[in-house]
Amino acid sequence: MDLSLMNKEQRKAIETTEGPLLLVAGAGSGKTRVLTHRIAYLLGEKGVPSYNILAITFTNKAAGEMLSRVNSLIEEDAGHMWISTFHSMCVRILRRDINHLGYDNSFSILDPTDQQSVVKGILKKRNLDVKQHHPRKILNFISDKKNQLITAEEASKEAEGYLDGLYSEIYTDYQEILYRNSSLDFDDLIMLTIDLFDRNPDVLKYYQNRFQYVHVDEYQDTNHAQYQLVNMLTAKYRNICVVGDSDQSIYKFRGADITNILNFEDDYPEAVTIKLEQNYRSTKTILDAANAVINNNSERKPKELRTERDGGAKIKTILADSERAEGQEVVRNIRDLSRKYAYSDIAVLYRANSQSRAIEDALVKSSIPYKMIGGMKFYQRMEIKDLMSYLKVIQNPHDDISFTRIINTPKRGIGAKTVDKLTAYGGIHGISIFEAINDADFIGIPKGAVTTLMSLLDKLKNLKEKSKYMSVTELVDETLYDTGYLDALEKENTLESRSRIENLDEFKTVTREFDNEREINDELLFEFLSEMALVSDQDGVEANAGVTLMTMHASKGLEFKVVFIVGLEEGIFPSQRVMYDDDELEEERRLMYVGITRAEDQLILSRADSRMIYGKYESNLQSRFLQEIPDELIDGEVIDINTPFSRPKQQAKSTVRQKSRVMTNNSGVSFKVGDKVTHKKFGDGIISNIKGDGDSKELDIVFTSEGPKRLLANFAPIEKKE
DNA sequence: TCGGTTATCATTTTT
DNA sequence: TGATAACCGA
Repeated sequence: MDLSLMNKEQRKAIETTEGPLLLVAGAGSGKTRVLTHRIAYLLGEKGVPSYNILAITFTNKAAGEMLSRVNSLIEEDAGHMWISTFHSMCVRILRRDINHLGYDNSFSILDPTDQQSVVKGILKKRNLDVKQHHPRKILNFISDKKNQLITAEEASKEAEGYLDGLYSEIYTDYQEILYRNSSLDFDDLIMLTIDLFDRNPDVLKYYQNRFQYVHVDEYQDTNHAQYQLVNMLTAKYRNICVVGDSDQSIYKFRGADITNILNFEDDYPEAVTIKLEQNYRSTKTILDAANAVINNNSERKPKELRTERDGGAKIKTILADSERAEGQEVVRNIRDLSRKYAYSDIAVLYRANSQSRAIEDALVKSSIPYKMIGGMKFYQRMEIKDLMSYLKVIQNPHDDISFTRIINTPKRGIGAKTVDKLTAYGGIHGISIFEAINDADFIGIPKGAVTTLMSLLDKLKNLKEKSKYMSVTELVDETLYDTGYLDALEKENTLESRSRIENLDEFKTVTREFDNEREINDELLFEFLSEMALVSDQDGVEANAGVTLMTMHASKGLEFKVVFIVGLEEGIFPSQRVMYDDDELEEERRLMYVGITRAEDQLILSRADSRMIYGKYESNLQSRFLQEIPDELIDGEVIDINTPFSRPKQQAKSTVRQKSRVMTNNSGVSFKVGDKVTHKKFGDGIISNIKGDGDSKELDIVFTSEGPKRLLANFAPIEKKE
């Protein structure tokens, strides 16, 4: 194999095939290239059989890309190699052997919406207020526990305090419901695989012997459960190669544990560590900015990216009046750039999906093609979820979660009362709703409803038969037709219903693609559903024309010639919630680092003086991350603000400034962001933000001794200093 | 049971 | 502001 184009470190990484290897791979350092070549080297030069190789990536897209790149490097067939995400790997393992744990092998996989409805159901049953106990919070709790490999039983035992105890009980209920529905959530996939290995050493041994060479990409984003799983798999041969960059760890909120990568050398004392610091992506200007920003993090191993692309265009900044103006300004710049670059070379990145609207609006008005990743996701649209629920019920009739979704969709006169009765009856007798319908006559369900239900049951049974010899696409057509779903939409004949029909058609391009790849067999539907449950939005990033809009999280692993980062304001990015927590702020800064390092040629940073949030205007100071970039890297006038909370210098655009200078009734004083104030109780502080107006006007004040507080401007006992 | 209206509440980030 | 849950009247 020709490794002459590799640098010294890369070559060493490829050739170090035995024993544990830690690859510290900075952004743009060609780690995918190294990984693919390493696998090809194992196959070609070392003669390792392809079935002995496992590579785990973060997204399906990354997996697909890696597979095709490996294939282009080697002659022989790499067909038996596993290159997949943690989750699809676990589905594959569990599908074979989960019956050892008492689950049905044809389990379904819950998506987040399904999880929510399960939790909501539990809350309702326990007469708990959804507003007091947010399902999302509870699901976070459950997910945290599962990532720590703590079972419901253990959680209940260890629980301290009321909330902990309650949530643990809900966790128990939740797990029971999932078990009864033979459903697993994302975290179960990992946790139960470990459980399977624990209880069945033979199964573990099989996979240990099979995967003698294990690779894990984005190792900094693994959580404890994933860490455990990898360690189990590699315990015998210890040929484990992990790749990661602690500076790009941005998923702590989801349980990612950065110490997994930081402690790798302790876990494997014989490990070889190789640092890839040569960047092949960005200009020096961009890298200097990235390095300058990330250097403000105290909790990091020193590392400095180098590039041979000297100089490059300076970083441009945009200061707009409002988020609307920001969108227009971004689009104006995109138009200018489009003389030199294709639209697909350009990306606009933001902190939160809600920021996309202003950009989208401006793009639509200029008829510039664009594609948005995330946001209102295709697979979360009602019609797609409905169809998926039908398919899930056809595949697994005991899936009550999906069945309750479609039992009255389209409307067929089955109301909440009927569903309640069926659920209650099913609960008592330990049977699913599907089975409970057979006894519908005896449980006080109106005759009309019984007839409808029986006919629905018939249709579903028929479809299940059909699923055994039909392609998924054909089955989708049959389902939409037989159940009257399509008919109902056609009758509605509104703009919306027509767009729903279009989306369903669009869905069929997905099924067609799936069908083309395989032969018809009676497991087809199951395979399809398993695969679908694990696709992410990132997987939808295609190389077709158009500007790409997405969050910085979604941008990890991608690169663009030109990158815009918008909304660089305190309270937006860094987000309000993390601004005063050092750890979280560092994670936020890493996110900025990820954003900056996506850019190859040109970086454009933008912010708005004031923007609409919850229907109110708010103005924020410029982001501290902007200030962390050295002035000499920035093109044009630099807005000089020395500390995050000092007062911005007057700009030429004074009309805008006025918006943030809100008058208050408080002794006739006007407060503005950056003002120093004294509070009777809290002492000295600085105003960091102003929200609302009139009586509900609020001041965010950071007090020297008390930290951040939010106070009502008209009523708080504060005085302006100086 | 259903459709329309009003009230209320919230924004990170996602395999 | 915009989504959605609760509510109400037919």
